[in-house]
Amino acid sequence: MPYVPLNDSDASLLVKSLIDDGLLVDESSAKGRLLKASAELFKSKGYDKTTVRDIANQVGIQSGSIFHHYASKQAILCAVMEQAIILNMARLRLALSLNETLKEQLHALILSELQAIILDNGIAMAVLVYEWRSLENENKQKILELRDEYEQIWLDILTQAHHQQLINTTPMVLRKLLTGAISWTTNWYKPHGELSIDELAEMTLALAINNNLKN
Amino acid sequence: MPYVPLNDSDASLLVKSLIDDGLLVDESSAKGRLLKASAELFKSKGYDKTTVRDIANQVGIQSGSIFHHYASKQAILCAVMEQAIILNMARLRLALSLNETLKEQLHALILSELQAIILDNGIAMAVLVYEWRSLENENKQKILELRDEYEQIWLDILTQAHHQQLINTTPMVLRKLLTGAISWTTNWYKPHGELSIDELAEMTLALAINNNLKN
Amino acid sequence: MPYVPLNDSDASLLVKSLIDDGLLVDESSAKGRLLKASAELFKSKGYDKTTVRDIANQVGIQSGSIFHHYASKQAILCAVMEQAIILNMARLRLALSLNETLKEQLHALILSELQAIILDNGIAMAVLVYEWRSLENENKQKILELRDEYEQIWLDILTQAHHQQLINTTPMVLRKLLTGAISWTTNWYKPHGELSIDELAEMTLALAINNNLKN
Amino acid sequence: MPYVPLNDSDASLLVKSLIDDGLLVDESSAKGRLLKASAELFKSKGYDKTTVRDIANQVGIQSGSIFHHYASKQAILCAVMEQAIILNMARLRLALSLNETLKEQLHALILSELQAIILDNGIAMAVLVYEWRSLENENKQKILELRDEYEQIWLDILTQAHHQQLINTTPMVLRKLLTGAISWTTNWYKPHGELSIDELAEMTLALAINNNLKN
DNA sequence: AATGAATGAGCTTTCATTCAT
DNA sequence: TATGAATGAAAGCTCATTCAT
Repeated sequence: MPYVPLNDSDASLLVKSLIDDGLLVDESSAKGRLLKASAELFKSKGYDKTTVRDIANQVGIQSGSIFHHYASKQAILCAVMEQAIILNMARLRLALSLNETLKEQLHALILSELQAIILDNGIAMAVLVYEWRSLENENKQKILELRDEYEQIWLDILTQAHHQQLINTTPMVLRKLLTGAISWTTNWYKPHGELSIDELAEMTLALAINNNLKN
Repeated sequence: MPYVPLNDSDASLLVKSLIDDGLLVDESSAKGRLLKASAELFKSKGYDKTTVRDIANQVGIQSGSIFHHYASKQAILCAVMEQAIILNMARLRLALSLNETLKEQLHALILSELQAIILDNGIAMAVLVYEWRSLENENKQKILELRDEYEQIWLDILTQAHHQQLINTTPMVLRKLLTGAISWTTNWYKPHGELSIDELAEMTLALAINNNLKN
Repeated sequence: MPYVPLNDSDASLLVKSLIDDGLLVDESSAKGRLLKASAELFKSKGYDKTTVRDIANQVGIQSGSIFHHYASKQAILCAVMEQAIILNMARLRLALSLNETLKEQLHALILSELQAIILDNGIAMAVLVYEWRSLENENKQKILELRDEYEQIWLDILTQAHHQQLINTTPMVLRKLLTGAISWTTNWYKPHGELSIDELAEMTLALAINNNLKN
Repeated sequence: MPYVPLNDSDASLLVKSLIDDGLLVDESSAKGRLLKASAELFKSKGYDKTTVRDIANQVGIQSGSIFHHYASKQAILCAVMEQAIILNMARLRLALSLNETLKEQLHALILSELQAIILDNGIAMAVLVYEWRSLENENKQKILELRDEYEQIWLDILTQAHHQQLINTTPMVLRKLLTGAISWTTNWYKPHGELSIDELAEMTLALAINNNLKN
């Protein structure tokens, strides 16, 4: 049974439904453009080195206007992270639903997360990973809860895979190692080079699973 | 042939010889204490959020005095990174020299890097990984050269391992995936918990190598 | 001859006639509610610390809408002060007209001003006293003229009282001392405590008049 | 027994001893000049309208340098008030000690407070009176304690005066009325006009005491 | 080397005011 | 009239860096 990928039209429909439910901000709205610009700057320069004026410039508004949409720079960071988790959690769940065997589901998780980190709309995911430290307490708590929910999806699949001896490593440890390996791609992987994201996903999957078995 | 670890007295001798060669700053010197304090603060709060006054407080001097040792805050970051690479490159080479088979040498690389990230004297290594973005151009170039030298050690071993079919993944890609997996441990691994660093190294090794073979 | 106080129905009729003459803004009109809310906020937080949004919130409109009623925040302050003087000048004159002897007239002035400072509809009076400094030039001039007119009422009575040796202090100086003593009550006097406003007025009167005489 | 005033050399010695005890900041020190400039600006423009840059300009330093001396603008206000109370409490006590009869002691209190409000080094006292609202909670508490101690000196004398029928008004109420009358002088009294501070003090005393009696 | 007062550019945030709808 | 997004000047404050001592 081959791996069934998430196609573009499914992904696009998913985004629309999340926007309709008020869970996701529309990228074409004022808030959406602000979040996108912020995510890009946070990723490229870092949260601390990104000034509110930088963001305003990028969006094409005055710095004071930013506070019409978000109460503080910190609130923008928080919103960027929240949006990233919400979108990617939904993508993860949809991708899982399209595949039946555990191996293909694991494949789906790895590919989805790689896409989330690497592709354009996934810049926010990189911010989530590398600006964790910049979150202040209350916001950290809020994002942590969403993140735990996200991680649980991974752990469920990995735990089943461990029971079926598809993987040999403790699920928790494997997840951590994969988190590092996958998120680090943001620092080296170039989307239009020799290696496709699909190939990268397969290589990563090959590391994770127990290749003594005939799967 | 079992893996031969680096023992404490070897490591200690190595540090002494590096200090004698003027490559490493003595931790007990003024500069050394300054670097250690800076590395700790850079790791826990981030480079941007660490103020020169924070560092001065930690060392027990006045903020103005710092600039008698280093020309700028950026120069401190650069020195921290440089020291981290120099020390760990030497540790890597020493660890490699104690082991003969490729599998054990790969084991040595993984364990060494994990120790560098996790153990006390390795705080600087985490800074190296996560504050890369904070380096300004000239300094980035300088550290990049050292880093390439460091990476070459890994690539040499991985390339040989690939030829021997000890690993299946492209050496370059495997190295990147391992870099991410190993450096991410700084965010979750607790040294005195249930999982020892040795066990973690073995788990990581198990992912890397081609376990179809009987090694 | 006992002191004749201003009763509520007289006061209420006075307000109505001032509104009819276009001198006073009706409290139930949009402008009136805006002025009342502003006066309360200016008194409790101070002019500078009161934002236009605070006022808008209190009135239940949007901040932009305020500028359809008044050209600027400063204009609101000015209007509050103007209304305060106009109302209290009228009250002063009415109270004076109800009493014949100088002593009772002085009593009337003191009680009226205390009421103006302490009672609910007199919040604006406190603003007049303590936000004088916040008035800009042109507005200050305008309010100053009204104020001089108000002060003249006091000075007339005090001058006559001085001629009759009812008071010993120079009228100008006594007026200043009384202004301070009376306006300061806004900072300590609690309307529903042990001391009634009437008693406070009598105590104040007792200080002012020459108690060597049998009045 | 005539009233014994505080002469300049006594006052000057008092200041010196307070500085030596670390209770008062020397006016010629950097902090002292900063406090003096701040007090003047706070009085003339109000706390809110005085910017940190205004203060810096007045002192002749850069705005950032202010925070080398005080942690915040609020801390400056607090220090100004604290210094005002400390100095004037000491002056009050010294002035009391120079006089024996209650009437002269009351005279001493009134004159001292008038001087504190009117004379050059007393600008801070006016700030204390009129910027109370600008103090934030913790600071307000701190200043309140000092202020209570100051007020107690007045209440002790007034209570004794009441027992001796030197005054007829409840001590608490009389004190409040006098506080208002005296502090308001800052808004009208010009030191070099026709009325001397001594005369003003005598007039104020005349209002306070029961002139039915032969004192 | 060390101090610590001073610098000054730059930060996030506030807020009276404007204006297209 | 009313809205509310946008403005833009100015606020309080931070902090790496300098420098006379």
